[in-house]
Amino acid sequence: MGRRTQAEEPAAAAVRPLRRDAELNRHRILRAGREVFAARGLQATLNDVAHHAGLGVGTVYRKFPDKQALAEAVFTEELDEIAALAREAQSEDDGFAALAAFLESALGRAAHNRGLRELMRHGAVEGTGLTRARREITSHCEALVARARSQGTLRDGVDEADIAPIAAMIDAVLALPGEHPSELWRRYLVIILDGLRAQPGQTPLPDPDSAN
Amino acid sequence: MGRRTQAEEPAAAAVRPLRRDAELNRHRILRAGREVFAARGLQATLNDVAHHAGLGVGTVYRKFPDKQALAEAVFTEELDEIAALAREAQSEDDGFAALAAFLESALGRAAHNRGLRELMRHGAVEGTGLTRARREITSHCEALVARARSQGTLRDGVDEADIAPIAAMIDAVLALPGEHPSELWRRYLVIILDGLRAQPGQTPLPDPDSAN
DNA sequence: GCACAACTGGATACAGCATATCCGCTTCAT
DNA sequence: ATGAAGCGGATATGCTGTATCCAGTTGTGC
Repeated sequence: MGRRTQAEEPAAAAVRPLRRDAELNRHRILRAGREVFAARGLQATLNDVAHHAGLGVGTVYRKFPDKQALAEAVFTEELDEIAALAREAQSEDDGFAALAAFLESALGRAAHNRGLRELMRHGAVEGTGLTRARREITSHCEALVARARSQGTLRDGVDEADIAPIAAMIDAVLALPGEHPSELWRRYLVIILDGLRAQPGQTPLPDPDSAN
Repeated sequence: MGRRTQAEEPAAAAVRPLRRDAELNRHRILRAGREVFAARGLQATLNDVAHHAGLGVGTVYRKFPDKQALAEAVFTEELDEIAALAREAQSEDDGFAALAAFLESALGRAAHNRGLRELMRHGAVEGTGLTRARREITSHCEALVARARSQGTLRDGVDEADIAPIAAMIDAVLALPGEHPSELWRRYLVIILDGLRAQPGQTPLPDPDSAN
């Protein structure tokens, strides 16, 4: 495969600017994708998206070859927004509070976004943009955990790797039957955070990979 | 011909005793159902079960009209076993310890049983036997929570209705990608239990149905 | 205002999958 | 021995999501 700079295209496709209406439709699709994936989850059909956008299926398939492609575009945006929440949370002085604030805000997003939760769960949709955003979030998490630990407010043995399972647990509450959006998850986040706080005379945490 | 295992049916279809081989196959199917549902979850096919039992599909469909029926039979047994675990846990003197012991043992079961977890999650398969067993478990939970509360070791505001979400949360850890069976869930159960224990100066728990 | 390329819509072909049936053959019980 | 009970598993059926195709429409440059 020959490496080709950009502008000139002998065989490859030139990046011709979209016609104005086509560009508009692209936005419509993206927005519809956000809404539909948020409401119905990743298993929503591109047909669903098209209908929601008020467009034909063909139009959607023209812009995004398959669901994967659309999902990648949509969720890259959303993950970036969550990374921004993490950045904001850093401004909190108390390390534990910062971590708590991040979890609250990020999970607050997830609460209204079923697709995002499914993405968190299965890590499906391995797009380039996604892994980048994901990595960014991970590094913020590391920083938050490290700071809380250095301030001694985090329970001994708690680790950056605990964040994902915690998110998964809250996700499970969100996924519980019952009409949405419910705020029940906050209750359990409080419980978990209290279990995460350093306390005198705490039981040591079981090793992540103990073979009991 | 005097052999009559159970009461004779007057009006309805007489429950003719199964031929010996048929009875044996019935057991095989039940056992295969347990194993297959545990390993592959509720979405396993009756064809899967049949194959696992070393029988033809037709045989399975003869004994159980559909997946629902088999699942009901299988999981009624399993839920009864969990009810038994709850009963055992009651023997623990300390109320909080009893509750903790129940959660540990019951979730230990779930850890190796994907079908059971899916059942817990969606409450699907509404069979008569199931709702009975479920009710039994619920009432044990109520007793366990009540006792812990009366001994003052349970955090203020914690309630029998919290058990299901807690189970759901641990379930989420169990469902996390990674090779199974993992014992990671124990780590988070410890965290949650510590958040559930009464502690001086604890934040009050958010109301289950606060509309924040 | 024309002509043509770009774009659109949505009916529909396609593929994969779980469910459940059917019926010729085998095995049990008497 | 014989007929009823039971068995096997290929296969019909129906459903769902994916993606294509092309006749018709619309935007754009001349």
